[in-house]
Amino acid sequence: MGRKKVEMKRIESKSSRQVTFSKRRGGLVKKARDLSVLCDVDVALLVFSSRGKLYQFCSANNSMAKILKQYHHHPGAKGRFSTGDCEAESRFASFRTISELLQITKRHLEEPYVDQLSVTDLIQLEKEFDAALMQIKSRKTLLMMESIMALHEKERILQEENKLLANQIAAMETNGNKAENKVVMASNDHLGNKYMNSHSQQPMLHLL
Amino acid sequence: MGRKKVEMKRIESKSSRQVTFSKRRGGLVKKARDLSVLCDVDVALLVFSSRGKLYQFCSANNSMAKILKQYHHHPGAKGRFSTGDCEAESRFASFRTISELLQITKRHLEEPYVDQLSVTDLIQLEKEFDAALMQIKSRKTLLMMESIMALHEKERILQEENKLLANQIAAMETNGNKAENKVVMASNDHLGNKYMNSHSQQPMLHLL
DNA sequence: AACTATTTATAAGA
DNA sequence: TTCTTATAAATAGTT
Repeated sequence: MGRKKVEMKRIESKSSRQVTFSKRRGGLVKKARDLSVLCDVDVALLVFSSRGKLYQFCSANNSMAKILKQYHHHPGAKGRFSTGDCEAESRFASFRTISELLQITKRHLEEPYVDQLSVTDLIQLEKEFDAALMQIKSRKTLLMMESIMALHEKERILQEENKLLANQIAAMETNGNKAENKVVMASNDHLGNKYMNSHSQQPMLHLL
Repeated sequence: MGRKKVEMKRIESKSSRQVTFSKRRGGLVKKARDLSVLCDVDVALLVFSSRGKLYQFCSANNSMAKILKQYHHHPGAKGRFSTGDCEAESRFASFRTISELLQITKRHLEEPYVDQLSVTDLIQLEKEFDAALMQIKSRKTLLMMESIMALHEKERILQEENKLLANQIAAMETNGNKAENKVVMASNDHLGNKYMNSHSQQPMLHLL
């Protein structure tokens, strides 16, 4: 919708890209608003410019927080957590159990007589599903905790390495200055300390 | 942009409203995609139909979770484009809600007549607790995901620093060799290389 | 930022 | 629902 048809790929010229960003961003927000008004639905729109500036829109009756909450609670909204590839994870004992759980679930859902089950049957079924859900949640949390701890450890190791390298540099500088090979590691700590300070906070302690 | 100009208000006829919803939703998603491609920016779009069905779009390179995390971490997540009041940042909103949940829970547990509640009362109570539990779990997962992503970023930064330091050492060695001081620490590259190799895998990709 | 020539989106009709 | 088409809207390039 302009003088020329545009190719659908990143605009190379920075200035044109910015002009187009501004124009189309406005258009997009307008269309989002139109949709929410005309059709009386909730719409949330987030746009981050390449420099990290945030532009957002959300429909009048529902705040952004509410819409995002609705998203987080929507079944299937977190579909990309474990889509398909359960391979390469033999190091966890519970894997086999979860596999079994999937079997059980499938069997239950295929049950053609589900409508004719008695209350007693359903009580038993509920118990089984509760137990399965318990295991799934517990395993999810376990995996996430393991990731977090592994990452903390990795962070620690990297920081140590950083410090080591910094010390080495300092030592080499000293050598260069003194023209003798006296290795002096005194007071190079400022480097290491700097890194310790800027990266060693534990932002999710409240989780652990 | 049709046969007639449309008034910007809720379409009264249910069927036209649905047809328009379908058409405009598609158009909006297309425009969101166009913007993200042409201008190389992150875009997230959520639309909830009046019956609660979710339609979403997010730009190719960044998952919905990442964009929402970016939103949560944005300093002033208030929108100039919001027609409603997106006043409270959703983090705070969540806290407040969880705080409220704790109040509700406490109130319920202190209930001295809990034994005398009717089945109807208990059904309602169960629903409320289920909803509360849902919010808590959802928030727990969100926070853990955010932690993991933050740690990944931190790791990346540390690795960059490491590489930089290693390069610096290499440069200093070269200088040292060319000048007079034969540096004792020849072939320290194994340090940098070893660490790059041993720490750059992404062991929890299956979580993201 | 304003201005058009065009393209694109879509409202109504089939 | 899907397609067709007349028309409104958006916007690319220009000033």
